Amino acid sequence: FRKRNDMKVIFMGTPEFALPTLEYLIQNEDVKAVFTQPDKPKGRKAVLTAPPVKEMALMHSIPVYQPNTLKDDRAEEIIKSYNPDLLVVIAYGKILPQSILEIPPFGAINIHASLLPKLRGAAPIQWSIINGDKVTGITTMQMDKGLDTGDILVQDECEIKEDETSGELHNRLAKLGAITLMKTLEKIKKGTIEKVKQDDTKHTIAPILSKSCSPIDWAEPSNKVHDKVRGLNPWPSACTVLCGKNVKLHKTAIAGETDKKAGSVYKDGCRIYAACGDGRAVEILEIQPEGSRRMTGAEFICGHNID
RNA sequence: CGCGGGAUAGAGCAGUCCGGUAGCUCGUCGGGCUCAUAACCCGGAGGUCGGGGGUUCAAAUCCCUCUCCCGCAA
Repeated sequence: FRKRNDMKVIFMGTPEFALPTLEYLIQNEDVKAVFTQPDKPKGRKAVLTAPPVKEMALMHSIPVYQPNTLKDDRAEEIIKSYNPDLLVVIAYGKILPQSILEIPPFGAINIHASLLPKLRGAAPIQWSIINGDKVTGITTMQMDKGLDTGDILVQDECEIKEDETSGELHNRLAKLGAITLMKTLEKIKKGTIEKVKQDDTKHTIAPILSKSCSPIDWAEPSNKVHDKVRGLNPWPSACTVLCGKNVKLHKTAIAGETDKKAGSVYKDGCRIYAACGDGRAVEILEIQPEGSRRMTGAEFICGHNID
């Protein structure tokens, strides 16, 4: 009972972020095959785990391919064998060679979680928050061989909430991604799509995050500290040293002015604060000491001598 | 066999090295004080010290083992 204007799509994606989009495509287009990263060891036990996209594809009996590289003839042959109209790529984690981009008549469309040309790269959601942006969004683009440099097809804006974490924004943008793709496909089918070149002079980058991004610099102003804490939540988490232990800071709030030295930690009643570089403090709402569970600031105070 | 930290009252922790009455802060309950406070004072309840085995006159503590939690690394 396929609709007449279904497109034959090959989907490429890996993490949870790609799921709403994949789900949309499965329900509305003809997803012939899915490419995703190979299974990888996860967790302390290093259990081999399938990427979320693979799980969803298998549930719908869609063929799954997990090549280590796309830069050989095999991947190209597989893709050609499905004779696709379009490639849809979202958070796949591999570079697509030009030869593959050229296979489908409609080329490859990428869904990127920023308002390009801002925040090209692997971690646009986190960096939008770390940078203190008020607005971000989803961009669909016609992929070219550069990294997030293709022509812009459709953009949807998304407001970043005051205390929103990367995890929360991630979930909202994942859903928006499906909607923006939907708009894009409608326009392509109607032939009304417009391709807009990116203004390269305005581009910024959002490099992949790692644990080395975690330590907090208390000389920074309180709003930058707060943005960093929520931007690095849930991963890799902001961290600092407190009571001789490494601690992760999961949640903070910008508090009032203080005359304490930047970096000093003090309590007031059952609340705990850390002074920042601009003479203001952040309240520590959620903290996790090394080797221990996540807890509220009030809980942390109970067993630790602050002051 | 990747490395490491941890499990003690409702919560967060100390005590373990060196075996000998179960502690601290917070909460809770009762009372007091105050115009007032996430304040202060007095008093009480609440724990088979993660499970099992062993050593010992005696184990939270030493030995063996199991389960679960967390950090790092991938």
